[in-house]
Amino acid sequence: MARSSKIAGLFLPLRGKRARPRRPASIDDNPDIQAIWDRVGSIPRGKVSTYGAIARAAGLPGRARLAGFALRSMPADMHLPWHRVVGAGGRIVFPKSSVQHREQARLLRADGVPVKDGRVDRAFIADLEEL
DNA sequence: GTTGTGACATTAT
DNA sequence: CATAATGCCACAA
Repeated sequence: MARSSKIAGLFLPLRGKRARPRRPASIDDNPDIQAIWDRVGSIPRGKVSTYGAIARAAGLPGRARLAGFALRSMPADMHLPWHRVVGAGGRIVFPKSSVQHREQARLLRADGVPVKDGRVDRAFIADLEEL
């Protein structure tokens, strides 16, 4: 019937817009960012996690960079343990000369996590997947 | 619209 | 060990 082509149009009422959910106006309303912040807060003292693992645990596989963005844009008064997030393999991502690097290392050691040569031993990386 | 950048990860060489 | 190539995507310019 000639009807079918007309019906096909009914399945695309928004004409292809909104293939992906629209990004919220503010990061405070962004559920992805919220999920990441939430995961960061769940890292126990004495352990660390990685950007990729955090993203995965937040239901955002393959979006490690978003974890980085979430931390960078995290309000200071949120008091989340940002220092417990390291790069893949337990490596501190900040340049060794940077203040942030030193600060992260300091905070980690205060947590009882040894940092040698800008790195945390694998044994201290929390298994968020199984948590 | 496009382009460049980045608190990254993974895989390949 | 290092470097490159991709994938990823929010954001600023």
